[in-house]
Amino acid sequence: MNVQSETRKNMDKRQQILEATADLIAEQGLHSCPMAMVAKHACCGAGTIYRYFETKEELVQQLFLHLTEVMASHCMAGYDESACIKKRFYSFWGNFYRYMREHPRDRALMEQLSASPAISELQREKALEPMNKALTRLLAEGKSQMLIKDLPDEIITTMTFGSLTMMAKKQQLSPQMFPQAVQAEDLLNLCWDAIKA
Amino acid sequence: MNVQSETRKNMDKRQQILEATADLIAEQGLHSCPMAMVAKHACCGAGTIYRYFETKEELVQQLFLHLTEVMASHCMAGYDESACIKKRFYSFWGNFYRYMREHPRDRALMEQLSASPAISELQREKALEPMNKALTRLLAEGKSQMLIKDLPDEIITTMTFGSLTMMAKKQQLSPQMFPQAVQAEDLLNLCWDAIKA
DNA sequence: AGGAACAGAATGAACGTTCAGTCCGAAACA
DNA sequence: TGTTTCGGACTGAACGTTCATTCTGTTCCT
Repeated sequence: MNVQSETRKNMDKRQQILEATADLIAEQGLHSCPMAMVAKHACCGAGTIYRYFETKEELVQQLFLHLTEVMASHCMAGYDESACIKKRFYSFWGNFYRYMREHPRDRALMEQLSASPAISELQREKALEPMNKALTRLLAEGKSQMLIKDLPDEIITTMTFGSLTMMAKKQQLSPQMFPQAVQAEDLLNLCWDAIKA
Repeated sequence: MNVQSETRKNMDKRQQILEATADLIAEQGLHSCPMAMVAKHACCGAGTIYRYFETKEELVQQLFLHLTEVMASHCMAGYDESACIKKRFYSFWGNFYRYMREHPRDRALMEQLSASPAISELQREKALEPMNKALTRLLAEGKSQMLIKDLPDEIITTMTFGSLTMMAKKQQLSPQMFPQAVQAEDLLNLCWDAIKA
């Protein structure tokens, strides 16, 4: 038994199972993640998983829930509602981008779960609600101060989210295309130029 | 037998199978697309599929190949190498965005296949090569004319691709968030502001 | 001892793939 | 022309595999 597994022995069993599932889905996708293999990686029997999760679908949904909470807390870390518009924009989306780049497993996992029918569109939107709240305020202020283009929030948010997500993804999947890690600052400058009035 | 099936009867059988597979994967994802159901939708027996494709994996790869060819030809439609930088940028990415928005099935399919391990990273890059060629020329010219920020091509392309892809996706999955279809022009203005020097 | 937690073999459903047989139009023959 | 033979495209039931889930006996703790 290796060091990683030793560590896991001491963790809460439910957490072990979630971790194992996350690793496997991130690496191979949802469909190549049989319960027997989850059990093996979590160092438990297959039956044990069903003491913590009713079905595989519920396990995956719980995983998604946990993941979005972690991501949201990263995005909001050090977020200062009283800072200026541009500072807040850079803080929020910089946190988002760095989280995605520094946690490739979570990024891949998020991608897999987002494309999976096990997670409903409703669950996805619910998960992002708190983040959207902060962004809505930010954009409303920015528009009223004539700092940000007068376009629907959805467009501004979706474009920013899409470009940063894709940058993190490409760097993970084709690292040879990016000799060194692309700094958040450079990307945020592009995003800011895109949306500034 | 309905009209659609009537039409399909006359199509090349191989094409029927590809179409049926495309519909099913786009709607439900790769894993909820059993060969028996492909056969049903293609109006043939399960065995017949194997006269045209060695395995399900090959079927999926052929589908991906065909899809990327169609997409590339849409992107390059009416592309005039002698037009000015901005016009070419708007032409190429406008074509891309409109194709994605007007062909939701193909968009969903592309998303599913891009997240699937049945398609290798190599195949994905090969497929996009011709498009990247045109973009590389465009960006080199743009940078030398000081019209475009002096950043690596990969960054500019990935950011643009990511934001437009996400816009098309969000409009398809959450149409209620966008009361009317978002015009390509508006989005391209954002993209251009992002990358212009 | 008694009960809760656990492991892993057993179960049955779903899937990709195969193959023995059917069908149909064209060629060969009368 | 009418009849027979042939070849290969097609079918779908059957097979073996893989998986989620359940079952049963064991271990661990109090």
